[in-house]
Amino acid sequence: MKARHNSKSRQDYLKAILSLDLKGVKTSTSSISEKLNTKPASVTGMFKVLSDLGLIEYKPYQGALLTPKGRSEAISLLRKHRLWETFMVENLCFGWDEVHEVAEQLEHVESKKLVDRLDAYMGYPSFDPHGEPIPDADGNMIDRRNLVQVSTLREGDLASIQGVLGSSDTFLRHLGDLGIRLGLVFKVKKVFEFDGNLLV
Amino acid sequence: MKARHNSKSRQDYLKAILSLDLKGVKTSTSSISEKLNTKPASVTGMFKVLSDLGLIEYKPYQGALLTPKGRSEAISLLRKHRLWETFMVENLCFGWDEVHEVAEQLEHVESKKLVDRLDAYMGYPSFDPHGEPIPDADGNMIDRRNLVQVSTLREGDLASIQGVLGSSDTFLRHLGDLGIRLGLVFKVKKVFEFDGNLLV
DNA sequence: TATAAAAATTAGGCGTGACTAAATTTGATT
DNA sequence: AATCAAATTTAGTCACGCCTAATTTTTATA
Repeated sequence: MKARHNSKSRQDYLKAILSLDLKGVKTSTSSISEKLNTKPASVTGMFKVLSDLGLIEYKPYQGALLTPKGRSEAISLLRKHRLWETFMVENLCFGWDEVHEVAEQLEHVESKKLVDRLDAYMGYPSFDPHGEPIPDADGNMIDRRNLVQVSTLREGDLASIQGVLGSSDTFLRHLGDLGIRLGLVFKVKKVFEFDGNLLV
Repeated sequence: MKARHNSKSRQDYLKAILSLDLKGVKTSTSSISEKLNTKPASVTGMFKVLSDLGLIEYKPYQGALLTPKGRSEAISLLRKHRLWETFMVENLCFGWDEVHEVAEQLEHVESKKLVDRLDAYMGYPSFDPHGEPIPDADGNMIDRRNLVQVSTLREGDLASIQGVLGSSDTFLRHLGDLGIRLGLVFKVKKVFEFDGNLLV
C-alpha cells in the first residue's frame, strides 16, 4: 500500500466508475475495461490500488463503489471536463462535437483556482454544450431527471428555472431583460400557438 | 528504436534543451538534469530516445542539439506555455507570478486548434505576462535582443513597433486610436521632459 | 605529458500500469 | 444439487522513465 500521488490513469478510472454509477449500471471490471479500452485483468489491478487509496469500496467479484472521497474527485473531473467544453464552444467557437477529446486532456490539469476562475469568467453556466449539467464548485449539480424543457410544459403547470441550454451573450441578456433568473418559480397561464407563456 | 508517441517527459526535455539553447548555454546532460530535477544518467537515456526519434542530434559526451523537427516542437510548447500564461493573467485575473506551474501542465495539452483559437481570442498577443515573446503559429517570434523599450529611445532614433508589453483592452484601444500598429516605423523627433514623442 | 577531478555513460533495478494465459469464482440451467 | 459458461482474479511479462553505483571519457592542472 504505497502513497501514490494522483495520476491520469487513476482519474480515468474514477470517471468511468462515476459515469456508470450515474447511469445505474453495475461497475463490473468488464464494463470499466470496455469504457477505458483496457482488459478486465488491468481493471482488477487498478481496483486494488483505488481501494487502498480509499477512493472506492471494492470486494473481489463484486464490482466497485465510489467512496465519498472518490466520488468527490470524480465529480471534480466531470466539472472540469464540462467547463472546458463549454469554454471551447462558447468562447472559442468550437463545434459541440469536436471538444470532447481536448476536454479529456484539459480535465487532468490540476488547479482548482483555474477551473473556478474559468467558471466565473463564463458566468457560472449550468449546462455544457451537450446539455449535461455542470457541477458547481461544491460538487452539486442539477439532476436532469427532474428537468423538462420549457417547451414541454402545459397550461397550469408549475415549474422553476434550473438552467439554460446554450448561453450566447445576447440570449442571456434577453432573458435577463425579461426578469428571468435561475431559481425563478413560475406558473404557465396560457400556451400560445406560437409558443409563448405567461408568468405567475 | 520503437515508434513511441509523444509524452510529457520527452516534451519537457525538448523544452529544457531549447531553453538552454536560446540562452547560448551548452546542453550538457548535467545542465539538463538540473533544469528537470533528474539525474544525468536519466538524461543520457532520454537523449538516446530523442535522438532515435529524430528530435535531437546527439553524440555521446558532446551534448545535444535540436533538429529542425525537435526545435519546432519545442517552440510549439513555448508558444502554448506563454499563451496560456497570458490567458490566465489577462482574462482570468491571475497574478503574473502564479501562472507558471499551471501553464506547465496546460502546455502539454495536444490540440493545435485550441491554442490557435486561444491566440485569436486574445488578439494575437506578442508578449506574455513576464515580457517574453510569444511565438506565432508558424513558430516565429520576436528576438528580444533587438528590442528596446520606447522609453529608452532618443531624439533622432529610427525604430519600429514589434510588440506591446501588457495588453489591457483599454490601453490597446488607446494605442489603436493613436494609429499605432504592429510593424509601424517611426522616428523620434523630440523627447519631452514628461516622456512624449512625435511620429514620422 | 601525466594525472587528478569533473562529467558522462553503462549496468542493473524499481514502480506504474498495461498485457496474456491460466486458474478461480459466480450464477444460470437442467 | 451438479454442471458448464461467463466473468473475474492471479501469475508472470513488458515498456517507460526514473534511480544508484560503477566505469569510462574528457578536461584542467601540475
